[in-house]
Amino acid sequence: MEKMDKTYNPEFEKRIYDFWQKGKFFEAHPNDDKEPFTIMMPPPNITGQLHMGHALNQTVQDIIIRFKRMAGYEALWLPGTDHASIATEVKIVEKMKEEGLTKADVGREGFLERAWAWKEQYGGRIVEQLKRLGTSCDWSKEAFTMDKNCSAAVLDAFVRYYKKGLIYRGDRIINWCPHCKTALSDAEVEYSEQQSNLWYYRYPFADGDGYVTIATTRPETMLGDTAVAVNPKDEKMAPYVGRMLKLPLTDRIIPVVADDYVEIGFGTGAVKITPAHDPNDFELGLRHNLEVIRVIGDDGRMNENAGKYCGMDRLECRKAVVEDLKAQGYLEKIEPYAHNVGECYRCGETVEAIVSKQWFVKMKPLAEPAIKAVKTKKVEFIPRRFEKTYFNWMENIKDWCISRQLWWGHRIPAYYCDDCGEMVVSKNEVKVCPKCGGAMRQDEDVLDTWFSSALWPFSTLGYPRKNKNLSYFYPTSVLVTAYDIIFFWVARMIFSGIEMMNEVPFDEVLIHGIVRDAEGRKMSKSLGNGIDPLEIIDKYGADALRFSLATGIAPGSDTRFTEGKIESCRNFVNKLWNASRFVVMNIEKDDDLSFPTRLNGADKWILTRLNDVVKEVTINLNKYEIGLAAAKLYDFTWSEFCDWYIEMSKPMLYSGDKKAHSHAVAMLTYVLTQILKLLHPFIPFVTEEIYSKYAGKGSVLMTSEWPAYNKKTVFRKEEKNFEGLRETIVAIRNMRAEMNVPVSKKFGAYVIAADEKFMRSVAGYIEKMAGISSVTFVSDKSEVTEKVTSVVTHCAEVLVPLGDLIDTDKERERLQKELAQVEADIARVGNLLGNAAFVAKAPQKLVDGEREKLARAQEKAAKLKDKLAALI
RNA sequence: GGGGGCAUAGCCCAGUUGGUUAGAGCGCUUGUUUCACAUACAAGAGGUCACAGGUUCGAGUCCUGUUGUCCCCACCA
Repeated sequence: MEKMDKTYNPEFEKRIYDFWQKGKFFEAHPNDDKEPFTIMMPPPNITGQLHMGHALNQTVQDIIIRFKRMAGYEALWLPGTDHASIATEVKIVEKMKEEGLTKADVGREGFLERAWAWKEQYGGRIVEQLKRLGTSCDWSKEAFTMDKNCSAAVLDAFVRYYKKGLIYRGDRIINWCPHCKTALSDAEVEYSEQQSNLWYYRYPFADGDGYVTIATTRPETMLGDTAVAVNPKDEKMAPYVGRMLKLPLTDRIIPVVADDYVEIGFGTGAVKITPAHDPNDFELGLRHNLEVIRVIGDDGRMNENAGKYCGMDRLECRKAVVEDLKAQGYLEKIEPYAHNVGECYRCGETVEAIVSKQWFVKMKPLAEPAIKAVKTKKVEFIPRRFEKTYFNWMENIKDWCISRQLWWGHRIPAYYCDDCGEMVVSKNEVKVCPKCGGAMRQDEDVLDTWFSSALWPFSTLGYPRKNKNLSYFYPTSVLVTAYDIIFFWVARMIFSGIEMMNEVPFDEVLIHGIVRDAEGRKMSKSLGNGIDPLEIIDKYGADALRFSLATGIAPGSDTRFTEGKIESCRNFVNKLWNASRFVVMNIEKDDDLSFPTRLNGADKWILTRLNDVVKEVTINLNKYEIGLAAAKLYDFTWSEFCDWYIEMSKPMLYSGDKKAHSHAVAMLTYVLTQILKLLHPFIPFVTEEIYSKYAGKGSVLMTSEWPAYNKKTVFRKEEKNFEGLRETIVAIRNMRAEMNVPVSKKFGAYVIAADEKFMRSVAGYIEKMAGISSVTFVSDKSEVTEKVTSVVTHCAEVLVPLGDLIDTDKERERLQKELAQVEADIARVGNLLGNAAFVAKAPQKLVDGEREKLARAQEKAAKLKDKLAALI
């Protein structure tokens, strides 16, 4: 056998990963003899650097896919990256800025060249980082949202939606980022509360008779006002409806219109209406046929419609407008006011609502079947509560603005003829106008990144080409993601899958939380509190990182990453390493490692426990209860296998009896192998490495079979007996500690056992593990004449002659304490059994169990009382 | 305004269909360098499960309300 180092050192991780890859163990192929299990990896952005969010997401997926693979599925985990249109473009623009270049300088083609070069250079970085985590994805199927397949799917989807009337182009109010200079979807706007003011000022009536006071948070937009609205039910305001106002600082005359949108009692009861720069005003404008006047340009500066303010930044203009209103006597008052301001999710710039000609996806017809799919459980959210979030969004969804004024992305397949105004939407390039023969030019804009991500579950499998991968692996099994992209991505995949494939894209959506720092704060660049997973891997190993991310997580809940946790997980891996090292170093050449035909009590106990763990962990993993599964394996490995079973194997190993040695080693390797298999999805590197130390050439853990529950190796009687043995040993150790007897000082003991045959068979364990020099069995305490102290357990009474070491007062105290505990127990159970309703209604098993407990407790109490009496 | 999460040991968290003695890890106390592991071993202390009601033979677990806290959505100018 190979030698193992004394301390676990994860330096073998790279070698193991290469071994897996060379063996093509990650690859999955359509196989009619197996059931497919498919996970599509949420594609990280090519601009991305691995962060803890990725690490958690990847760990969860890898645990599931490794488990399913071992459990006999044709398990495909398909990886890939996202072109991240806006995020990448922003980065490239920044980089060009360093060189003193702008997009205009290099032109569209030059820009795209740079973008692709950038993708080649950095796109692979995140992939290499994922590999360090041990991700077992099928890299031969790695996809990219702008590769040939995915782009074909995008064209196919766009044209199909267009032909069905689900995509249209029109002037609508959209969110505009003046920094990125592109339209954004509603989902791409984040809101944050900001302190501002509510400015009150007057609009005089055109006939010179009086005025209306309005209140606004955005004085500068008044330059684009085309009406003032009041609620017709507002008695104070209703009389003004239909009268005309003169808009200050301009020559414009605007009407007072009546609309329910205005809330009575808020502000002044009159609202300035700027259809070009406010979504609500835009809607109201449509209802009243108001003029739409844009005063803010694409760069966030006031445009020519703003008269003398033209060219000013919007905030600069705000100050100027307020100054001018004040100077001209229109300003009434200014009140401090907190309100939410929309910001671009990529650059943080305040987003402007502007009217603009864009492409939209009509959402209502797509949302309906997508809602139904979840209602009818075709798609299930885990945990269930996220369905509500989903329904709430889907039921209130507005049309999706999909065009972006960017260059990096899928260019919109629409072609325009400048001569006759004809527009053609087509998968193939259109150069000549079919109507007038004039030249056609393609739409300049690209599609929202999420448009292509929405097709990910099938575009990665070769759609629109019909092929075996697609028919075998689609629909996929489970989608694993954090809750923060349910709207961006999950919801859109669901309606896209239904529309394009006529089938939901996945059966289940497993939602996990986000990784927070030790203080519970979100990790972020601006806070600088992010922890780099790669540094953690360097320091503790990928397995320790994975295990620390996997333990204690519950679906949908956030988790904190702390140094203490990673250390304890590294210690666990080290524990496993050393337990294995112990097993491996005890394997001798001529040991027969085949499963023993005769099992001893300890074997039967550990096998029973192992079976239970196999059963429970399998159930947990099938339900994606990863945190629970990890905790059970941690406890079983450490507290049962290492602390007890290995200790109990030592007498056999060191007995000098060849047969006993063989037996012990065979059992140890068997149980260890089962443990390695069970732990493999969580800590794949170290388990594979350990396995290679003894399993023989060509053995591969990751492709081995998942342990099965085996009724034949379940022994409930021995399990119970051994629990009693453990209790007895712990009780003796406890007494030793309380009496301050060092472990090095051995002493003899008399045992009165309930089941003497069993206790005799395990006397060796008591001697070894409790520091007893020799055990003498007696049937009654009268047989012992020495001065003894004693411990009483459910299955035995242990009498220890400690001679002078016995401190009578201390001993009395100890016994009294124990008696008090037992009596409290008797009281509790007695009370319970005295309750006729409990006896009548509780399950018989439970009642019997309690009766048994009572009997045992009473017996123990009697013994303790005897002891106390004997002391005096 | 609407929706949701959380509240359990000093700290950070588990607790799977209610089953009666609530568990880990870290920290703490005591002892041990015992031939796999001091990244360890052994023993131990520590919790009225936020509060108030209710359902039940039985509630950390289910229901109602209250308080605190966090998040998501909407965006009354």
